[in-house]
Amino acid sequence: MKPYGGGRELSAWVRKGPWTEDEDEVLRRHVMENGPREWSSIRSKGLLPRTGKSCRLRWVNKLRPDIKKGCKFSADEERVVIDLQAQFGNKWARIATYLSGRTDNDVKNFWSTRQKRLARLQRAPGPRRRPGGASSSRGNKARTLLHTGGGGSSSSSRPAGDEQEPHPCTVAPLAIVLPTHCRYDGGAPAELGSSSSSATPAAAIRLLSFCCGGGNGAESMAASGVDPLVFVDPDDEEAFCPEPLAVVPPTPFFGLDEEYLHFGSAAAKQPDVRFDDLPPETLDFFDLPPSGQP
DNA sequence: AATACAGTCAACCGCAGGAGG
DNA sequence: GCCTCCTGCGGTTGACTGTAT
Repeated sequence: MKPYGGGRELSAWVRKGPWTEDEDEVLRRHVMENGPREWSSIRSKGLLPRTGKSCRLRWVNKLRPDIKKGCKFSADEERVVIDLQAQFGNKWARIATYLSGRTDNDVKNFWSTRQKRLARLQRAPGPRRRPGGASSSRGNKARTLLHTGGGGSSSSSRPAGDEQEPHPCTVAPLAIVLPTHCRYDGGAPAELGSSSSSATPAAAIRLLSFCCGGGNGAESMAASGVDPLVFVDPDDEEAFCPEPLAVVPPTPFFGLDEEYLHFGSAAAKQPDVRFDDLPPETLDFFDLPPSGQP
């Protein structure tokens, strides 16, 4: 291991960079014995050549047992973040308290990624997004959404093995209706099965799932094999959501306090979803203006 | 196949606030 | 009241990986 930060006297030496399994184990043991505190004593006792800050960060962001691992932000988690960010500003730690299993770092990373994406979309559609009209990548994107259990950020760096594991999240249905001018122009992802092949593109309904950390009732949905992302044929009376315009808040809603529950119910009373409220992923299904075309 | 781009994640840094002496 | 130490938070960066060209 190459020590960062140069070589001073031993007592001052602080290791930086990625944590090793051994270090994690030492840290876990410290927390088991002392609780999640006295971070600086870890170094002063010579347990680890890490700063207290580093130890705390490692515990909070990675080692805490209640953290969701390998689970993308679901569509609803995204919405919660977006709503709460509008309400609280960049108070990531506070926002994270509304999303069990998520850390402030998670929220922060999600938000910055989203901002980057939106900024790019505003700048220019870009040839990569629409390589000559209907992109064959749409199907891939949808499949990615399906696999990652929600409309959240598209997956990229997730190890392949994660998809095989039981989804750590719990799910409950959330209906979001895309505006009529949006378009789903691809064949249904293979996972969606043949039933969705006749879906009317302009009115494609996405039933997005969301992850409810620590929830209980929704867990059974996941266990019962409910698809986290389903395209529904509006002509199909059985599948079509009777009141599709409502963005239905789950109950309980990530253990939200009264304040947010009120906020959530207020949002539910507004049937029209603001464009900006939609997960950025949704933009993949929009027809982009022709101005960007050569 | 090579390359560029985009997304995700982990970790660092600086700053602010609170507690204790 | 001041100082120091510790903890927590927010911003930022870099490595890594997946995808599109």
